Amino acid sequence: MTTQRLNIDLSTVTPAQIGEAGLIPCGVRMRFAAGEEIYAQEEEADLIYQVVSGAVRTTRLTSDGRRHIGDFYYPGDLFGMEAGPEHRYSAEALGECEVVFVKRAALKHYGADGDRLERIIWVATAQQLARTQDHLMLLGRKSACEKVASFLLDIANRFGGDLTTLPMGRQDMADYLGLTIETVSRMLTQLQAEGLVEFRACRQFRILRRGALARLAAG
Amino acid sequence: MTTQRLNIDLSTVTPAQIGEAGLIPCGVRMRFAAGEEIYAQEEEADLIYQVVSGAVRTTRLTSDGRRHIGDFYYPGDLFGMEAGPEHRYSAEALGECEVVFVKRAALKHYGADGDRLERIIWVATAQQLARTQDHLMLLGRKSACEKVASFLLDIANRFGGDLTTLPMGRQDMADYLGLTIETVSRMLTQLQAEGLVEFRACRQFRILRRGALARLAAG
DNA sequence: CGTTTCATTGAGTGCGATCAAGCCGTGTGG
DNA sequence: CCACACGGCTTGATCGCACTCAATGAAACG
Repeated sequence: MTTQRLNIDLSTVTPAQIGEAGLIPCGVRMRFAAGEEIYAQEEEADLIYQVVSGAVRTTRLTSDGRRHIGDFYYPGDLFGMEAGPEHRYSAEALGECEVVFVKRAALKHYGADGDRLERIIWVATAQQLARTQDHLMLLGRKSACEKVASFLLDIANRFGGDLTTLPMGRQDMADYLGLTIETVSRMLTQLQAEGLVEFRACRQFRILRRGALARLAAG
Repeated sequence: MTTQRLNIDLSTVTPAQIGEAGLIPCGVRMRFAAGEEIYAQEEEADLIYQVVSGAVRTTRLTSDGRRHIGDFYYPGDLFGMEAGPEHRYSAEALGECEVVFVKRAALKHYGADGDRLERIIWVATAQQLARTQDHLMLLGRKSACEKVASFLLDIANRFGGDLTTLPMGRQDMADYLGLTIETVSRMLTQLQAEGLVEFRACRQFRILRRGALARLAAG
């Protein structure tokens, strides 16, 4: 894990949208190796992170070891926002990954630029809520097939382009969708057999019939 | 549905915590009858609501009619906060219910009191996110029995006291927990048979062995 | 090339859904 | 006051989807 502080005059930073610049010009950069922990559950939550490159997952474990993935974060996404003083999930790098972070408590000393960041963080919190609500519907009322279809569509939309590379393995997909790894695998095979998607390798796919896939995903 | 505007000098309002005063001294009051819609999905979302008395549920439907409940709101709770311009759920009164609302866009004209409300709304949004994340874990990784146990504990903690009255019926519980009404009923019967809870009527219960129930709910 | 890790496939099981009665409290009209 | 209907809840029987257990296949790595 390597750290690098950026010396940028905050007063010259232009207003930026989340995902375009966001925290990047203001924060501290760090690199993480595959699987490395960025922060732990129940750790103090005073830092806000943004993905620069790679991808991040947030996870939680039950007392008896069942794992659940809260969300995946890709370049531009903010994560680590909490209502209380502690992180409710742990965050881990999915593969080699670079993030930038700012100390939230320090933003008030940054004047107008601090206000801009505070605002960006609140908007990101509200967007996270919206995503989490969609996720609720997926877990509560969709079949295994619909879950997997939704997931593929979501990630393909997120990255755009024809061919999409999955940054996570089957176990992560399963823990995100509330399924087992075997069921995820079976549904992928089935969707491919039906000609809705095509897998070039187990982490590379292309959507062949977007309309049909979206109809399935809608539930 | 009756509306009543309160004439209170905003400059005299003392700082208040969410749930103690919150929006109540500043907003417009409304009453709703059982089942009445407070706002609709995809309706413009410029109002923030707080429950004064009674209870509220937020619901969503899939294209083929499956229903999903996002959350229940009780006196003191804020609801209706959205990331985008539209409501993502509809909100309905659970039984006779009174709410108060403020127009979010107007808060900036209220000076210090508007700032206080803005802050309260953001905190409520972050708290809603935390609740929704707990709900995710429940839907994704818990058995029917654990779901129902979690639900009873959550609502009993929310209201305190020995005897708890459920403001919602079995169908609402089922749609919140991602189960069917029959499964909810069976699990309630089972929990009662095991001596963990006792139902006096179908909407009134008491927790008999809180530790055991909590252990079940934890998963 | 052997080892390890991850993904797929198959067989069998079980949990929760579905379908179908029955039960019970509540309200209504005779 | 009882007869009846209605809606919400419970219970029973059966079904099917997703889980479990197990084996095989396919990459990645030393």
